[in-house]
Parts: sequence; structure tokens; C-alpha cells
Amino acid sequence: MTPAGGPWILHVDVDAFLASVELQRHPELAGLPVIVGGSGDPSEPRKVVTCASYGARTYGVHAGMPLRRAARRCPDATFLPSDPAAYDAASEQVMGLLRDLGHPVEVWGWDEAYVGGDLVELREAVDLAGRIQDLVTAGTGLTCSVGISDNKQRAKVATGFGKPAGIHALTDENWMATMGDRAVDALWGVGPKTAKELGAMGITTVAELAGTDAATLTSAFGPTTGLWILLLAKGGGDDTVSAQPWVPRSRSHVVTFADDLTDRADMADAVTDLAHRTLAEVVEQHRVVTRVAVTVRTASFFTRTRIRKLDLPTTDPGAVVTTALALLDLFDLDRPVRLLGVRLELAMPAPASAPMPAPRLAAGDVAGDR
DNA sequence: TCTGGGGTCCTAGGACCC
DNA sequence: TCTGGGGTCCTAGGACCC
Repeated sequence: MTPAGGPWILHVDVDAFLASVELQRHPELAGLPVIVGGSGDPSEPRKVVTCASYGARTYGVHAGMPLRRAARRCPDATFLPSDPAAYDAASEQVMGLLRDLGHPVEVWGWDEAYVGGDLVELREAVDLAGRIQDLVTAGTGLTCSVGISDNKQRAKVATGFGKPAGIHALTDENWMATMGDRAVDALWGVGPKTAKELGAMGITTVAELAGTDAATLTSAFGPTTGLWILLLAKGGGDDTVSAQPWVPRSRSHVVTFADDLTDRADMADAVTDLAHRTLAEVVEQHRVVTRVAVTVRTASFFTRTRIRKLDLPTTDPGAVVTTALALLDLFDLDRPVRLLGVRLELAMPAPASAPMPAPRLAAGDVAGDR
């Protein structure tokens, strides 16, 4: 008998991606704890672990942990600087292998992708998952975990049960038995804040959330979010897999300073530099800036963002930098600044095939009739 | 032991217009 | 002149994810 659900979607997740790429490049470190982050110097303050190998994870080291704490927990680890170009290349290699299978591949960052297509029988999906694992390992030396379900959110949750290097399927038949008693934040898209708010409403488990009526959730979380988390709890989600390349909405850079800035001129210099760097990348991608945002984080971690729309979409450094500096000036800069950031929002290219929308004039809505 | 960097999407509220 | 109802644009802030 075929389990309810399908067509099936695979979520492919390369295990400990950054650390595993480094282990491929440094075979002598195989099996040893490897920690990627910062410039590779574990004594650096205000730097954190970007990725820990499974060897390092056994010491309690994980992504987001300050490097200095990681060094205390695992003094024998090898600390390596982050090398984005190497991860780009490895990622491209993995995604290329996936695409070669002939199914639609939706890339989700460096180390994740959804694979869709006409996988009607669960058996086919499981077979494909196994082939993907073999292919990726043969082609790159990396291992990956694969989750299978009939939508992306549930497939992603399934992957968690397969890690590392495993395959796991979540279907209508095993969803509640597997997830019902777990805390709501086990759902992909439900985080600590929503979990806390749900908790205050007496809803702590996935099964309880799934049994809550829609009106209760929409009044607490709004019409979109309320219905969405209800759908997630029932095992639902987005079931589309698009092979169309992702068009980024924005590009940004932030810097956390080793020592807080107190001099306004230094802050202006930093914002100018961030704006130039970010814009250069935008121009390289042949994109155009529509809005400029500046973020300031003070020593007390108080964080605020100011944003301004440009009069016209532009790639002019003068316009972008001037706007960024004007935004910086909107802040009270009388406290030490820990972080500054610049984000550039980008004009979305018009879809080539979409026809121009026809002008709409409804009866009784004639221009100038009021 | 203090808390990185790069993203996306949703909601709320004010301004403004019809 | 007052009032109601809708719609869009804009910014701020929150939440979440890798």
C-alpha cells in the first residue's frame, strides 16, 4: 500500500558543509575536531563558530558559539578561517550533480536543495535519495542527509531525523505519531518567540497546535501567519519546487568592531566603506539599488535600522553613499557603537514573459469624477 | 563567556489619495 | 463641512532561518 501523500519532494542537506569541505582539503584532519569561523584564530573576540565538524560537536561546540568558548571546550580542535570561494565551488559541484539527475532542483543556500519532479511512489523517492547520497559522496567526498515528504517544510523536518548521512520520510501516516508530542518549535518556521506566545495560550505541542481552531490563531498572529503555523502543525507546507534561479532581494554587509567606535568620523568611514563594497557586488550582478538601509548596534546590543527609498533606482556610488551617511546621521551616536551595517535593496527585474498589466478602470471609478 | 554575518517575509501604523 | 470606507506607499520593527 502506498502511504498517503505525494508527489514526493526530497530535501538534500550536506552534512556539516563548511567543516566537511575543509576536511576534504585537509585529509590529515579526518576524524579530528575542525572548527570553521572568523579568521581561524580562536582567541579572537567577537567572532563565532560558523560550522563545527561532527568531531567537534561531540565536545559541545556548535554554530553561533563564540570562538573563545569553543577553544575552551575543545582546545585540540583545528581552527580554520572561513573561505567563501571554496564553499561556493563545492556547492556548485554538489548542485551540478543534483541537476544532472534531470529532476527540478531548487537551491536553498550553499548546502541545501529541494529535488522535485514526478515522484509518485514513495519507493522512487527513497531510491532517488540513495542515489543522490552515493553520487554526492562519489563526486565530492561529502556526505548528505535526505528528507522526504510531500512538501518542503515537512521534508526539511524529515532531514533532521536522517542526520547525518541518513534518509528519512515523513508522511501523513507517520507525521502525528512522530511529531505530535514534540514542542511547537520543532516545526520549521516556528521559533522561540512564537513558541512562547503559543505557550501563553496553553499550546505547547505540535498536536495541540494542529487541534487549535483557525480563528484563535489568526486573531493572535494575523491572517497569514496564523493559518500558516496551523498548516505546518498539520504537516502541510509549500509543495512547489522551482528550478528558476533565485533573484536576490537585497545585498548587505555588517561589521562588528573588535573595539567599539566612539568617533563619528570613524563611523562615517565605516559606513562609506560598507556602502562601496556592497554596491560593487550589486553592480557586478547587474542589479540596481532602490533603497538603502543603515543598521547601528550599540555596545548594549540595542539595534536599530533606518531605511530610505532613493528618488530613482541607481547604481551611482555618490547617491548611495550620500543616502547611507544621511541615514547614519539620523541616529543618536552618543553611545559606543559595536556594529554598523549597510543593506541595499534591489530593483526586481521584470519577468520577461509577463505581459504589461492592462490599465484598470472600473465602472464608477473614472479618473477625475470627484 | 557575553551575544557573527547574510538573508527573507510579515505586520503595523502613518501619510496621502479617491 | 462632516463622515465613512478603501486603497497604496512608505518606514519601523519583529521573527525566523542558515
